[in-house]
Amino acid sequence: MPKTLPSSNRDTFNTALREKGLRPTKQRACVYGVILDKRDHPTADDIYDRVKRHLPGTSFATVYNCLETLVGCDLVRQVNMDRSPTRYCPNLTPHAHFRCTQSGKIYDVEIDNDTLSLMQALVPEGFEAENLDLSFSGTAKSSNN
Amino acid sequence: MPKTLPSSNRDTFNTALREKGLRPTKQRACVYGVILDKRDHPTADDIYDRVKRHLPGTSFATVYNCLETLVGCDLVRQVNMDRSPTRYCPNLTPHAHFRCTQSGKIYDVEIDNDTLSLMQALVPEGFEAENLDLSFSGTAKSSNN
DNA sequence: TTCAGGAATTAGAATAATTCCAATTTAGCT
DNA sequence: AGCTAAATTGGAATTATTCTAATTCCTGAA
Repeated sequence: MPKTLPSSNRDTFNTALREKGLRPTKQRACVYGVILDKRDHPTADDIYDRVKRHLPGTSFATVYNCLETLVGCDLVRQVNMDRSPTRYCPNLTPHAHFRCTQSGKIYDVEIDNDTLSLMQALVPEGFEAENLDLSFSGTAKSSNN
Repeated sequence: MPKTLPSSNRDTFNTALREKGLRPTKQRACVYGVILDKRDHPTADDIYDRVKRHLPGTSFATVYNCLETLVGCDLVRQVNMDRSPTRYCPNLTPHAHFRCTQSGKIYDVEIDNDTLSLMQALVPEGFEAENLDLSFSGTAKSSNN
């Protein structure tokens, strides 16, 4: 049984894809769906497992293809921390990431506008930043889990 | 002919290793040397090529081992941007990185103390950050090359 | 409604960076 | 000099990801 996207997300999804002339396929919807469902910064591997429960025939290549498409349509963000596998995140607001080195969990950290502006101001004359990534690693008290 | 480290760096190097009970071998000195020599954020691959010119017998595994050791002794920093190969940097002051998506070059970007404090203050109660990474990507005007 | 053509998906092979492993060499102590 | 642990070596293994060629699926024109 293919996964159904909540209608508000479905609209966003359909619109974002159609704007780029891409097809809103069931695989793409499903990948997007599982990322929205459990916002735990899953890896492509995690996503593959979850998608298979809804669409058993899905291949790894398709998961990667879909993820690339969704990132290209600004529906999800890639999160890279050190050399660990890429993770995916449906939170599109400006935010940083904190990774607990003990549990491996990743937490979103809000960035206020003042700090964001100051960070952007670090970029020297003659450089045009399209992207900013801020990440922390350390330990999270167990009460945060 | 093994590479000779400038004496000021050689002291830092010897001290840092000895403090951890590690041996200041010629391979480690050479890896450190080539990173100090050309501060262009080389990859392990680049470093391997450069080290081979001084110590032809050196293996890839050794380069990786040495790099891990040097990072562990706080002599060099790892720079990870997106999924591209890890790069190494002898600049130990707090700084961010800017990657030009056109040339692939990486530039150091100074972080002033005020901005640094504000970024550190983003980390919520109950989280202890040991590490902070800030990176930008975008385009650099050719005059910066 | 059918069919053509491009888009998307598939399975599996290929790649690239990095790590592991077992054997050998080396450095620092006695 | 000789012992022992540490470091290095070459090559195999691993892991995440990308590529490829074949198949299937949509969509829109007839």
